[in-house]
Amino acid sequence: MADRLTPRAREIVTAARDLLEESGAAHLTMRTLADRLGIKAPSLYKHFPDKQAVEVELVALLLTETAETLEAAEARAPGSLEALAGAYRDHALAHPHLYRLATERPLPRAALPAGLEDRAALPLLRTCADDMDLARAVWAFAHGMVILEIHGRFPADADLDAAWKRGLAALHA
Amino acid sequence: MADRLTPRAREIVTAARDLLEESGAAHLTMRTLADRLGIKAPSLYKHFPDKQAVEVELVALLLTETAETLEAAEARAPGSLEALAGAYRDHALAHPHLYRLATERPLPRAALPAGLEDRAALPLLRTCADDMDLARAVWAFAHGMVILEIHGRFPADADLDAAWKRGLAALHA
DNA sequence: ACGGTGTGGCTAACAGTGTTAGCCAGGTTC
DNA sequence: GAACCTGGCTAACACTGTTAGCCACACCGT
Repeated sequence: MADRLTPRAREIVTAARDLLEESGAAHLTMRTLADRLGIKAPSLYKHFPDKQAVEVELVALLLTETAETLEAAEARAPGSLEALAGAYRDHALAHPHLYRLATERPLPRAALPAGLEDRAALPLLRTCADDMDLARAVWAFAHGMVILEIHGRFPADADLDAAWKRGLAALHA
Repeated sequence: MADRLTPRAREIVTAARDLLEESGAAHLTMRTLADRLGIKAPSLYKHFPDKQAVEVELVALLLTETAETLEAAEARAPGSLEALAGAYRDHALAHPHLYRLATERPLPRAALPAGLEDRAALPLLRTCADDMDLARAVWAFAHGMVILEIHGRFPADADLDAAWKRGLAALHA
């Protein structure tokens, strides 16, 4: 992650992330991004081949932070699925636009740092005692809860804490 | 649903659905849609105020079909969460582009036929014996499994049937 | 000191997007 | 027959990602 990008490229990714989190994916355009950096849109292509390449770096950012978040939660409360799930939920809801961008498309695996995807999955896998099927079910549940909440699909008065508890308790047993 | 739309508007929605399922959301543009109908893009605005209004009808379409699918599954095997989940999964995976379009944005509730959202939720709620928290957990799990599979987030060799079984068994108990 | 080269900006332009304004032919209705 | 609605059309606008080509500056080797 250190020398994946030139310093200037990293500045661009940072600006892209700020823009995304402030205004959503629809407002993240090459021109607004360039504006924020005080340059013109075509200049961005001196640092990235296309817009997708910038987005890939944002995906890598979310994946990295998710890994760090889960590792920290696991260190704090080893073996606790609830702690893991809570950390995942909190981080996702704190960065909904970034979470959507990283999640609502096929993973650009070829362009991602090697091992990053696995690293993000490891804490959950460990907490599930290497039961792959269980880990996938928990992952699907957590992602489903988060993304449905982000999109406001649950009724406004729904008790989502209760739904999380219910699901985790069932999957935990 | 009958007189929600003029006959011509319904033709347009049908063409939009075909286009979407064949080529994905990126290729569903006002111009390609008009092309398929043998007219020019601006003429579409005689029938819909904007592109979003067409998309709302596609969302309504998926919601209606989901309701029908779940109702049929429930009639075939009353009380079976597995049957319900299987029907949901099959329908979603048979129409991935439509499922994504209907799912990866806030629900346009105000523009949807009254009661449609509730109708689609009822079979699951009944099968969960009106346990709202459980129903929401199951919904999140099912949506998570489907959308992660659509986006190819699981490893290619993952045994998703097993993950579905594992999750449903846990939530069923 | 000087010429070459690479870095990172720029302007102008293109194709494609949703969308609006304004025109016009044809059928319906008083 | 006159008015009017329906549903097409062309031309155009603002915005998108992206390319081509130009140019200023810093660095580097002789």
